[in-house]
Amino acid sequence: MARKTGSSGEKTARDLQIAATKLFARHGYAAVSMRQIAAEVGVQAGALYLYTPDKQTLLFDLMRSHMQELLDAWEVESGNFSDDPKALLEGFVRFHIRFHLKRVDAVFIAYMELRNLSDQNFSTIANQRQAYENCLSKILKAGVGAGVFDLVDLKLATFSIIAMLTGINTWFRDRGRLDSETVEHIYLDMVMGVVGCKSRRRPD
Amino acid sequence: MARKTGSSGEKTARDLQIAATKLFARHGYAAVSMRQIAAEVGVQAGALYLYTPDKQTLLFDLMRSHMQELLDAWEVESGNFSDDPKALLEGFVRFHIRFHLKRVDAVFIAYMELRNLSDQNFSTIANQRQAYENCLSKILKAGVGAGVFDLVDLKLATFSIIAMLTGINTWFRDRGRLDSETVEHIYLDMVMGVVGCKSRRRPD
DNA sequence: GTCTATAGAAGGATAGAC
DNA sequence: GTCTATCCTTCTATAGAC
Repeated sequence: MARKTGSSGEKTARDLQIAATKLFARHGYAAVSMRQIAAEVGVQAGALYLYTPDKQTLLFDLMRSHMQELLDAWEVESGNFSDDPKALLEGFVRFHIRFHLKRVDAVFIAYMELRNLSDQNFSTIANQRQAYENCLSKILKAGVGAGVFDLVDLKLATFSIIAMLTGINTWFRDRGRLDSETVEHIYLDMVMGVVGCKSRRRPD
Repeated sequence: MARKTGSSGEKTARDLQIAATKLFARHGYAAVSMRQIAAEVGVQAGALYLYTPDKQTLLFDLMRSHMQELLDAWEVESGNFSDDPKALLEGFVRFHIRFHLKRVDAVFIAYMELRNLSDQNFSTIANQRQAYENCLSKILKAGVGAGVFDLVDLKLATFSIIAMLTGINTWFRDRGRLDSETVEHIYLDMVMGVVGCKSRRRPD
């Protein structure tokens, strides 16, 4: 039987992740103090150092685990689709929107706090980010090869699509004008336009 | 005749703008100290307060003047085009890319430091930003009205296009694989795809 | 596992000499 | 217009009691 002599360490560790994610996203890494985080967790500042060696590592761990979850989730999700590039791209777009809208704070941090990482930590995150971009590039490349996509530049199309999809996070609000499903549909249409695969006009 | 008793105030004022822009972009507003800025300018920290009442106002002035220059520049530039929505959109895309690539640091700040503005300052910048988005929305609306653009949602298309164009700033490097003119061409192609006006495929 | 207390450094901003 | 000096606050991180 597990030892539980009054300790609440695991819960505190979880609470720390949650509090730090929320506060870093809201105010920025540099603007948030360990005391603020501690107050949000409900402990004193000193107690945080049982769970992280320092503030920098706290940020890094948040970003790395977020990116890893993203990569793992797509790894699983992509298994649901056939090899058809169009189906894969649709799957990717819907997956990206849904995943990112579910983790607004972590996504925000992953995009905004890169410059606050130490050099070594930065390159780890940059590699994960590139791995994710490669997932999309692979799909686009296959589509161009199969003649169903029409693209001038593979790399720039990758950047464009990820930028426009991730941009959703800056304006989307639950209970807003559009629900998530509608947003997916509209963006899918625009992405298909980017890759030269828009079949709406002159449908014959 | 102007009084110039050994004063270098105007130059220092300019240097302060430049130094703050560079350092805020590089490390983030919250992470940069007034002492660092002063060192970059080449004066002592106290001297900065001759040019700004406080750090917050320094940030706000940078952002506001950047956004105002953007709006003014498009006001001028847009006069160069006829009423043809396609020509206007091409003009906007090329203008946006060129303007933003010329001011990487100021653009970065305008996108990253919104959360470090006081409430009142934030709403000023938010209004300027919306004014800029409206410039694009107007073009898209005219194009839809004229039947040359095919869009599911005007607002989301506006967000998408601005997000993908501004994303260029995160990867573009002078002397990189592509020059600015080529980038403009490639993005123009993708934007035309987004608005359902891509005439490359099945060109008949 | 958490607290209190604190060391030691750095921050924004001001006062007064020059 | 700028400098030096400094006030006062806040920060990260650690030490030791419980």
